[in-house]
Parts: sequence; structure tokens; C-alpha cells
Amino acid sequence: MAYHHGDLRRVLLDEAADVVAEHGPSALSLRDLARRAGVSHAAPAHHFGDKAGVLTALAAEGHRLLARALEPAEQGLLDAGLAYVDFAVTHPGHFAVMFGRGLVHDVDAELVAAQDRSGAALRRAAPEPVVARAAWSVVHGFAALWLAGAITGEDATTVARPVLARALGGLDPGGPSPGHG
Amino acid sequence: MAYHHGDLRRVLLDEAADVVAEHGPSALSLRDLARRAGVSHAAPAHHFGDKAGVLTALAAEGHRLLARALEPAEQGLLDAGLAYVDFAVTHPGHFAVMFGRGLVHDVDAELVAAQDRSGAALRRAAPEPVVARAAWSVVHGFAALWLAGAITGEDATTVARPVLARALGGLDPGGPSPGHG
DNA sequence: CTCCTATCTTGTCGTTGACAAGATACCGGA
DNA sequence: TCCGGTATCTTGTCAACGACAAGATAGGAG
Repeated sequence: MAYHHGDLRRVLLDEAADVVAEHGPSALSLRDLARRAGVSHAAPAHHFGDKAGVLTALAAEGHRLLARALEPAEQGLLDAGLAYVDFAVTHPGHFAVMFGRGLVHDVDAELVAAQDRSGAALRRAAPEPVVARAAWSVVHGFAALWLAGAITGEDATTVARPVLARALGGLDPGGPSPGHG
Repeated sequence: MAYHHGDLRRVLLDEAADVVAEHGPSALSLRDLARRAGVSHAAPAHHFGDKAGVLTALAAEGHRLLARALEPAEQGLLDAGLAYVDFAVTHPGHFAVMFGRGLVHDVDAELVAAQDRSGAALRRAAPEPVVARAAWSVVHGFAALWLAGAITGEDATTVARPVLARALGGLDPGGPSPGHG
């Protein structure tokens, strides 16, 4: 464990995602993060500035991952919605900080750029503004309630599918037909 | 500034709601709370046990207020949905801790009872399980995205109305199922 | 008036976030 | 090979915080 760790920043982000996923953003401690990575207590601050900087980097990474998850074009609203829920469930640590308030440096350039990417992906899935807001509300709400434990079940996708199908069914202009391109 | 403040608990809860609404749950400090109320730094702990206890009491109060906001019977899904959004926007401090994770003592008896009340109110507005989950997802998602600043506009209700009307339109128990008629 | 209990205060300890200053490793040029 | 610059990481420190313990005060019951 030399001075130059190699990819300490990545290790710290992964640990942070784990901690946030398990105990929430408020449970994140820079010193605990440093202990998990086996470095000194001030090492994280060098890479991220402060505690909010860690969460900001995590949120930015989350938006990039979300944009990529929504990227597969030609998918209908339902598939895009299921991809949104799947992202939230498989990346709970990222998701928890992506739409929080007071947690991140919301003027951070990298974060804003990443938000733009995920926002563009959403608008591509639902070009009509009112439909976009409605669809986003549905999938975001389901994901948030699932992660909060307010909606439960065996598997998030299994539970989400009929719910999203019902709520998004009246929204999709063209309709999600698998063979239709 | 006597020993017996009278209703210190209420004052502390109000201050906590303000702080959480403005800076998020992670920004809440027991000592700052005490300073705002003009009492000693250990006074809040007497009433709430610990920091999570403050947020637990706030969440419980939020669920009771939400249940009351949804109570007016005979209102359709749209009115109930608008009431949900209106509650979230007018009580951002409460709303922020009602569905958080790791913030509250989620086995607290008062909190569980309050959650049951708001849950019952939701089920009364939408008795069919899949419809209930869909409608809850829509209104919760819109509220969360609005409070996060992800959806913006002049007034939350004004922006929400067409969005909820579009998304909830196909859900109303008496209404026709989308996609086939 | 006396006890009893809830309420609030004072004092303290370990932990944390943030900052400052120093130590170490890599990297390019001569 | 050596030298200087820079990014990376360490050590040291401080005020603030959460939690706990113990004491002081107020209001009510008998």
C-alpha cells in the first residue's frame, strides 16, 4: 500500500456507493471511507474536496450510468421505464444521491453535464413534454417507493411490469411493439 | 426562559421541519436545534432520544398529515393525487423523511401507526392493488422530482394537473383499460 | 409541606469534517 | 544519471457534533 495507490478515487467511489446503498447518504463518513480503503483519514478529501464532493461524484456517475441504461434506442416507454427501475434497484447508492437536496454540489460542472446526458436520454424516450413528465413520474416514483420499502415483492422488475404497463399504457404514442422499428 | 418551556417538543419539531425543508435531513443538528429553541444542547435528546428520533417524530407527523389530506372522501384519483402533491410541496420537511432510509427508527410504534393511517387512506383512494401502486408511483414520483428541482414551473399544482390527468386518466377504477377497447 | 417525576442543564468523551503543513512517489528535461 | 515540479498521500490540529451521565429545577399528588 504505497503512497500512490493507483486508483484510490475509484476504490473510494465504490466504497461510498456501498455505504450509501446500505445506510443512506447521511451515514457516509470520510474517515470511515478512508479506513475501508486503507488510507489516511485525509486522503478522500484530496480527491473530492469534501464530503459533498464524494456524493457529487457519485451522483454524476449515476447519471452517466442511467443515460447509458436508457440509451438502447427503439425501445418503447415500457422498456425504458423498466430499465429506469432496474437501474435504481441495481445502483441504489447512486440513485439515492442523484435526486437529493443539500447532499451534493449542484453546480458542479461534471454533475451538470451528467444530468444533461440522462435528461436527454429521457426526452428521447418520450419527446412530448407532458408525456415525458408523466412517464418520468411513474418510473421514478415506483423506484423510490420500492427502494424505500413502501412497495415490496419478490423482484422489482416482476412487480413493476404490470404497474408500469398499466400507467404507461395510455401514454405511449406509438406503442411498444418488439418487432416494430 | 424557564425550566418548563411549555411545548418545547412542538417548537423543536417545527424548527426541525424548517431545517430539513431547507437543507435536507443530513443538515439537521441537535445542538443547532437547541440553539434555535433557546434551550441547552441536551434538551432535544430528552424529548426524542437521539437525532433519528427527531426525524422519526417528524415522519410520523407527516404520515398523519398526509392521511388527513387524503381523507376527504368521494374525491377521484386526480383530486387525491393533487392533494398528495400539494402535501409534499407544502410540507417538504416532513415529506423528505417519510420515505427515507436509515434516517428514522423504522420500528417506532408511533411511526408505524402513522404509516398505517396514510397507507389506508391511499388504499381507500385506489382499492385495486395494481392501480394503487401505479397511482402512488405517479404522484410520489412527481412530488419527489418537483422537490428535487428536476421538474420545474410556476406552481406545482398547475404543472401537476395535466401530468396527473394524463397518467391517472387510464387508471380510474371505472375507466376503460388502455390499449384495448 | 414533602415526595415524586418530568423537564431541562451542565459536564464530558469519542468521533467527525475541514484545514494546514509535511512527506513521498512519479515524470519530464538536461 | 540527476534534478525540479507536481500530484498524491500523511500527520497534526481544531471546532462542532452525538451521545451519555449526573445534577438542578419545576409542577403536581398526597
